[in-house]
Amino acid sequence: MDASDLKMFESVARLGGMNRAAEELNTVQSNVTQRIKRLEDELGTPLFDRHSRGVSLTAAGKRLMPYARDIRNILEDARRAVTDDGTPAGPLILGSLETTAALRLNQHFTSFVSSWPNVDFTLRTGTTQELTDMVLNREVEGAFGCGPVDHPDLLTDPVFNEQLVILSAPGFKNLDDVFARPDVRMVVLRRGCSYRQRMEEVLTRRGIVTPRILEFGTLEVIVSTVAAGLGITMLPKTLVGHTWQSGNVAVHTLPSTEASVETVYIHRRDTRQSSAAVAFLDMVRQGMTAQAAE
Amino acid sequence: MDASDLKMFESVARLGGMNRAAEELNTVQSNVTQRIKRLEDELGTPLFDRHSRGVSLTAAGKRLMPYARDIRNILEDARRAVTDDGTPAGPLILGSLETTAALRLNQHFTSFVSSWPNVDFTLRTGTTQELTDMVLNREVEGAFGCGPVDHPDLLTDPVFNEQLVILSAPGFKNLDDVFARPDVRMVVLRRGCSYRQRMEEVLTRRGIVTPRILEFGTLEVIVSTVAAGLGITMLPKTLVGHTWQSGNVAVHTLPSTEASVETVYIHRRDTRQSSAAVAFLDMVRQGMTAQAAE
DNA sequence: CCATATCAATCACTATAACTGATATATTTG
DNA sequence: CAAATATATCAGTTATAGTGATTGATATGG
Repeated sequence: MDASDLKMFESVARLGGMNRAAEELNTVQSNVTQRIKRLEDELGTPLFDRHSRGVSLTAAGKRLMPYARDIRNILEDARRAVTDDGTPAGPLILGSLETTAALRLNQHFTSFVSSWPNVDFTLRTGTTQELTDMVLNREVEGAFGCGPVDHPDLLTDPVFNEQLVILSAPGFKNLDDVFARPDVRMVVLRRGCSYRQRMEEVLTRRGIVTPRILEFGTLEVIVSTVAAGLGITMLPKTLVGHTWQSGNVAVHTLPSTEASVETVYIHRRDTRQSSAAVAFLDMVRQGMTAQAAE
Repeated sequence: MDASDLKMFESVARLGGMNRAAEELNTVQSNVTQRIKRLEDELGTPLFDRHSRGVSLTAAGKRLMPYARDIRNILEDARRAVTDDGTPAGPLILGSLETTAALRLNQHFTSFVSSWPNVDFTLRTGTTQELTDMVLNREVEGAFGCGPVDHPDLLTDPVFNEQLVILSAPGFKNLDDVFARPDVRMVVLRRGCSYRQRMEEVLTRRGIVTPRILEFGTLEVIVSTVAAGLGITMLPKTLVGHTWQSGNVAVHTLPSTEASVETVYIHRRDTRQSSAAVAFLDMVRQGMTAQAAE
């Protein structure tokens, strides 16, 4: 039983036929048939039921399937680990919440890419659930999502721990005043923004359901919209303090239970992170502490 | 890069030389040299530094090493999983604390072996630390140890949760009377008994240090020794209640914080348990609930 | 300092295994 | 019943792995 045997086995199982597998593997059907047969002989048990429209896995074949996938993945990881000499290089595919990318990561993209010109950086975005699935399916090496994430195959490392505050037009003295307005609108960065859900929870808890939503592409526009009294928004405290003077908008703190949101780096437990990923994480973390120290 | 390549690689790395590896692998040196070279070419980086006394791993080789081991282990597991059709058969190698084996498991050995004549059962004993290492090194498939065990590669399933009690000669009315005797001796099943350590803690907490120890091979002897007033012992409550009448010895309960000890089944997170192991665990657990129901 | 031992690299050769292409056989589909 | 689509088998070819002898380099011990 060898890795190439398992590769062939996996192909046959996935495609449900030896002809199709042969085509995928750029070989001929007789070769596939023979090697599967040899594998079955070696293991002492049939792996496929043959029928006129192809083959299907036997119970033994089903048991072998996850191992075939594991072997393939590990060989891939091994090749990557050997090639990776500590200098970030090659493809780096990460995932992120769109909000996190826009608010936290974007400032690092250019410097990262220029620091490590041999890295091909790709960022995919989605909800935390989608990101989690991407990590599990190895579509991305890791992802920045909203914690906590609980899955036996995943590990999460905290990256940002943000205190959220509500912004409103300057006229409002406290949260009660803000929520007193019957036609309060939510101003959010993106429809799928993770803060939006959190904000809805906050509003719901105060008896305000499904408020109308305004969506803008940049923070500046959001803040100026809020300043103009067209709605309220919820943003990390640290972003607010530095970027805009508090004169334009009123900042309302929330109870700590509602205010805290943790951004975590999600990655597979069984996969070593590439140098490129480590370097990017370091850069992001360093940016955070630098910002916090200001 | 194939499993056989990695097998050869691992052999060379472990033995520190291609000649030695060739001998181990029942082939010739030139073959090993050529295949290592081919592997290095394929990966685009040297894996070994050659010197006059053999070879040593380069940084890239060191990175490959754990993957080579993983591949070997997974192939082994895969073969076992495919062969294992759900009926317990083949080798079953478990570990256990000696005390647990003697007090809890022994009653199941004969019935298990007669129920599943195709299983070759092996039991190895040691301390929880030793058992944990055995599981990590794959010397045993799983082990019954003293919880909690915390290791990222291991999982633990609770099996027994026992309340420990102290046994003394019938004359003593309570624990204070027992500990009032200056020459109190500990009677234990084995020197390495896990309960011994617990008992020492209990005694230490009451100002009694390094008591003298009496060691006997069977419970019956221990209890009769205690009954004769030669010392005290600490045993699971459930064992005491049924096996001996309370007339012979005095049973002293401990505060719940000290009294509880949990036996867990320790196994690798990344390895599927064999049908034989599952069957044995089931039998042990069933025995427990049956006993608890009495 | 030299004989010897140990080690990896190279190379021509052999043995083995993997692969190919043609053919056989079985089953479904129109 | 013919056509399409499967897998199985087999003889022949190709590619790969393994062998044995040789070379050159480096230590070790007298």
